[in-house]
Order: sequence, then C-alpha cells, then structure tokens
Amino acid sequence: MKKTLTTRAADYNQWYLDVIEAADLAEHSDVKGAMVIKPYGYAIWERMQKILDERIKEHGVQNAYFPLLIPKSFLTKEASHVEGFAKECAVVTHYRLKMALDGKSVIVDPEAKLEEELIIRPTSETVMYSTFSRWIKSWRDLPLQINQWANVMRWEMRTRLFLRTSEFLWQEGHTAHATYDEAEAEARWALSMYEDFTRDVLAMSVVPGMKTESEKFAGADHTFTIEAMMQDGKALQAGTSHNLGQNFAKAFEVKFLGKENTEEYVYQTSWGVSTRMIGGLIMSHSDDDGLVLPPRIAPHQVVIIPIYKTDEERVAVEAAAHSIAQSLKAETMWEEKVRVHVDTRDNKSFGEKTYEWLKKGVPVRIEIGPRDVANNSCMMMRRDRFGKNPIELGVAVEEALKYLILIQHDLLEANMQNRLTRTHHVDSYDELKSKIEEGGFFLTHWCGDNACEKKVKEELKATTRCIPLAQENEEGTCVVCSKPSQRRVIFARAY
RNA sequence: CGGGGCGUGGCCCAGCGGCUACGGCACCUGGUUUGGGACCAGGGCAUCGUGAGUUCGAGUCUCACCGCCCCGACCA
Repeated sequence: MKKTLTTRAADYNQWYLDVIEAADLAEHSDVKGAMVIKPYGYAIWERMQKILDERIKEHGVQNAYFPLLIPKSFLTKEASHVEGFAKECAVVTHYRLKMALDGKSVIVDPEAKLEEELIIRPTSETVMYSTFSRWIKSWRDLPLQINQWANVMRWEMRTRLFLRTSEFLWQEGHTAHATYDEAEAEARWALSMYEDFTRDVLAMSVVPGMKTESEKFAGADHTFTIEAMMQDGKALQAGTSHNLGQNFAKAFEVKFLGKENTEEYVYQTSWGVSTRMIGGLIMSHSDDDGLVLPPRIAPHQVVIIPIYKTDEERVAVEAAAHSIAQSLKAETMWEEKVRVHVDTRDNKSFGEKTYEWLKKGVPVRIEIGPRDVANNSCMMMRRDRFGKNPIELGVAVEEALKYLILIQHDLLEANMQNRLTRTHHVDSYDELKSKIEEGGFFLTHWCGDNACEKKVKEELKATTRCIPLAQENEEGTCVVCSKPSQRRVIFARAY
C-alpha cells in the first residue's frame, strides 16, 4: 500500500513544492527565476552526472568546456535557431561598472558599452560549432564527439523549481559526422542511452519518440524525445536528442575533406538532459510524506537509526548498527558500493531522525534499539511501503540488498502502470476533448498539419508530445480534420 | 505582459484606527528525555516591503512604487 496524493492541478503543484521543501532539495533564490539547489538536491544531481558521464564516455565522447558568453552574431547565423531562441536570452551590453555621483551606489558605466552585445548561452550549438569549424579538417577528424557539463540561461516568462528555471545545469553532447546515417545513428544512440538511464536508474518508464515539426528543436532536422508521465497524468519531456543535419554545418562552415578529396559539410547531432530530470524524478515517485527515491539514484540507500536510553545501551546499539553498516558498505550493487549512513546524532530524537530520512526519500531505513539487540534483530522499513519488518541481524545485510532491488523494481513497475493505464487510443475529437481533463497520454491519428496541432493546443491546452518510435503503420483519419493518417501521435497536457 | 493573492523577528503567522505589536517553529543557556516530529524553566532576536498622504494618533485607511507566490501566454 502506498499513500495516495491529490491530483487536482493546483494541489499537485503545491504538493510538488512541499516535497521539495520537506526533502530540503532546493529553494527560490533572491534572483528572479533562478533557484538555489541545496546540498541534498545537488547530491542527487551528482549521482545523475556520475552515471550519465560514465555512459557518455564509454561511447567515445570526450568532455570539454566552451564559453558562457556568445557573440550576438553567432546566434543569428542559423535562421530557425534565431527564431527559436532570440526572444528568451539574457544580453550583456556593458563590461564595467562605476560609482555613482552620490558615492553610494554603483551604476553601469555608459562609456563601457560593448561594440557587439554578448548573449548568455541558452545552449551552445553556435559557440561550439564555430570552434568545430577550426578543429575539423579531414575525414580522419570525424566523428568528433564532445560533451559539456554546464549551466545555461533561458529567460523564461514563468519558472518552476527544477522543471523550468531561468538558469539550469545540464549536459549537452555535440557531435559531427561524415554521413547523415552516422549522425542519425548517433542521435538514436543518445536517445536510447537516455531511455535506459531513466528506466534503469530513475525507475521512470518513458515513451521514446520523434517531435513534430512545430515542437522540434530550433535548427534541427528532426528531434527525438523521451516523454515521461507524472503521477497527475501530465507529460514531461525528460530528455532530447537532435539530428541537426547540415543546418549548422552550413551556417558555421564546418567542413571536412573527404576520402575522395572533396570538401563536404559535416552532419551533426546534439543531445542533452538537465536538472529538470530531478523535477521529473520527484513527480514520478513521491508521496504525501515526501520524496521517494529509487535506490540507484539515492545519495543514501540505507540509513540506520540507533535507538537508546542509557550510555550503556548506546554503546551496544551503535556497535550493532556500525557492524551492519560495515558489512553493507562492503557489498556492491549495480557496480557501485552500497551507500549506507548511520545516524549517530545525539541532538535529535529518534522520531525526528525517522521523519527526516522519510521525507528525504531514503529507500531503506533500519532501526536498532536495545530490544532488537537483545533479540538479535532489527526493524527494516521500505520507503515505498507501509510497515516495519523485524529482521534477524544475521540476514540483515542480505535482506537490505533484497529490499533495494525490490524497491528499484517496484517503483518502475508502479510508474509504468500509471503510464499504461492512463494511455488511451482515441479516435474522435469529442472523445479527446472529454478525456483530456483527467490527464494522460492520448494516442490519436494526426494528419501532420500544424493547423490541427494548433487547434488542439488552443482549445484543449494539449500539445503533441511525440510520434512514438515503436508503432506499426496503421490507416486512420486525423482526429481534428479527418484527413488520412498512417500513424498515431501522443497528445497530452504537459509541464 | 494580462488575471488573482500576499508582504509583520531566521521561518509560519495574529492584528482590522488607540497605550509596551500576539503566538508557534527555529535559535541560545540549564535540566529532564529518546521504540514514529520530546518536555520544563529562563533568554536573545522587529527600521511592520519602500515612499508619500489622510488623521490628535497608521502595522491597520488612501495612492504610488518595489518584491514574492498562484493561474495564463513562452519553453527542456
């Protein structure tokens, strides 16, 4: 049994903020639209970074770092990229401040105006590719596979902790290839890497698919996405990868000399996931008591809380606690050491510690008190279930490991069930209209015309999330205009 | 940028024209506690968002400004 949570939109939003606060993950900063990621929230980000970074490097991609500031002219080189990003960028216009006449305040020195304004990167295609054009000379330089861990800034009108902040942290991969097919394979590799990661590590079951023309990345040939479903039935784009074709190569003169001594433009990809993933993780698994973390991403997988009254009891109980911790720490799960913490703080009561780790989503909690030591046992709790389970000390390590696997599995199962039961095949506009309010993914036929997408967006506040990759061709008619269609698209309300 | 709501110790908030701005959480000191958010006693902490106005008197009424939150438009 798991506690239910409220699903009315307003309540769900509040619930989401409450979880973030209770788990001490992040808060609004004094800077408009920006968030402060607190140590525990950042620890989760570091876990994501570590695992993703390993997988990216395994694939042959190297990490590098490029400038934060982009000359304005760079952004204007690729026509559709300009349209997509120009309106939401922060601009640097001056390079110096000076004291005001009153001697107390500081003003922008009008003398220090930049000849060309600099844009704080909303994404790094342009700076990186202007550099790539110098790095790439021959077919032997390809493929070039570069990844950057960085912050980017998009001046969004409205922000939401983790899901949409003006500044966010991400990983952006950028590659250049000799052929279209190689680039296509790279973009699909990135997508499946993200899909594996969200499923196996974050216990989130996503739908991989292709974005429609109107929803694709500004400047891409086409865009792939993984779409996750939150517990309230709304969609969240959890990661994207783009086949950029030669669009940017032509804009930035990224050319190479081929085997036949002919000059050609490279084919490029870019792909990224951001701190938004943390938002998706929270909304996917948490309950009314706070955060629920899948063991593979949890900073602490097991927390042991000793219970005692006297110093004598404390010594015995903590010895037992540390003994379990030592044995657990020696174990390897998912190719990593098990992460165990013994909470020996003596200024917090037992109850306070229990609630703290509960709210922080620690998958397994173990309590050990004098009674347990006497019985040669302990109490073990799963974060995703109610109830305490008495476990013999001799098998505590074994059981804890079993719990971790079970929790990881069950969270994914629950998440997948939520997605599947709320995914509907819908064949009429009226049906879509009547069901859209309750949330979920709606697989409908769609003719491919932007006008039909627009109508749904304006009337039902739902957008096309993706054209799922795993589907057979199927004859049907567009749910909006009744023109013929060969495949289905997902409509949903989204974050 | 529109629509709604709100600014009072670090946090949550009471006050609804009148004397020294109420309380809880948190914090500090001492003691007792610890099997699901401890208790007692004492203590420290406030230019009531900013500015102007009305008034004998403003946290309270009026206006302007600033900031924050929620709902839209925009988006990963």
